[in-house]
Amino acid sequence: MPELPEVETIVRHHRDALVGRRVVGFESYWPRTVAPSVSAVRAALCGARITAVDRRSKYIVLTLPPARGWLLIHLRMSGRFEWADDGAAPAAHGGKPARPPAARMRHKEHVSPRGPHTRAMFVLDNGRRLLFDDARKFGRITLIDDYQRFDSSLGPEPLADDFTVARLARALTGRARMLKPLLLDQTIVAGLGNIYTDEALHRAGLHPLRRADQLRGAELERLHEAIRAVLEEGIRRQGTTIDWIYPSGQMQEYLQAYGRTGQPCGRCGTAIIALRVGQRGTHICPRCQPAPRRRRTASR
DNA sequence: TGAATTGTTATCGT
DNA sequence: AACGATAACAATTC
Repeated sequence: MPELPEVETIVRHHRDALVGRRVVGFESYWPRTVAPSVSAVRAALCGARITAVDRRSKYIVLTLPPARGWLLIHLRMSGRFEWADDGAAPAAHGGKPARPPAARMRHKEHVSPRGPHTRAMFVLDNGRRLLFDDARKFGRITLIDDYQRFDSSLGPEPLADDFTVARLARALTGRARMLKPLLLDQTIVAGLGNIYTDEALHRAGLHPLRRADQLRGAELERLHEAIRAVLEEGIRRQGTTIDWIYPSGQMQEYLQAYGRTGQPCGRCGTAIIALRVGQRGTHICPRCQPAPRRRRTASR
């Protein structure tokens, strides 16, 4: 499940191979992946040079020449990029040392460039073909013509300089929501998903059921620091590998809370417990993250 | 068979 | 009316 660190890793990994290249073809093998339509995306892409590859929240953003727009790629659950012509090694991300090319590239296997889960293909002017694979078909490739509108629909980038304690405090004031769903809300802070939200709350020593507007100053500072720290570590470790989907990250070895039910908390040794918060699986240390004093009770 | 996963959207309640 | 909570939904795997 790519969150900010995974998407950032992918963007960094693919940027140099894409920026400056001209797109000469675009195909989709599952048109619902593509919006507003395959033909519209193809028309915008073909002949256009990719001028930038960036990340905003969990979106990969391809910047096209003026009037061509921007292509947003959201990986959702299982989306991934893969080069069709890179030899068969699917894990193209930085983690593992590359195999000696000769072993794999003897002669290009004479197989279809796409696999069973390939939903789209970008053809570049140097002949390389970038595949968008997505087993669960949740991913989206969306062409937009108004970047401002997209950008303003999202909260601040947590690793940007303008994400300050004051800005976080402002976003939380007057919010009676529980911390966890609030942090998952991309309009509050952009880029956190289930894993890094649990990690940030654990690091900050805050219970996911705490009301957002009832944090003390010191707690706000801890939350701010924790969000940035866990995301930075995630990027440093090139993301989290949970299953076959995202194969190169190392962060799963360093998670403190997410998925560690029953294992000892790294800070105090208490067993991590699982609970459900807002329909999401949630993992906490019951000692480091004390439950709120008074349970919020729905008035009736 | 049900649970889990993300983010958007719709809907209902306060 | 604004906000919050909830469910449905897209599809697949275990």
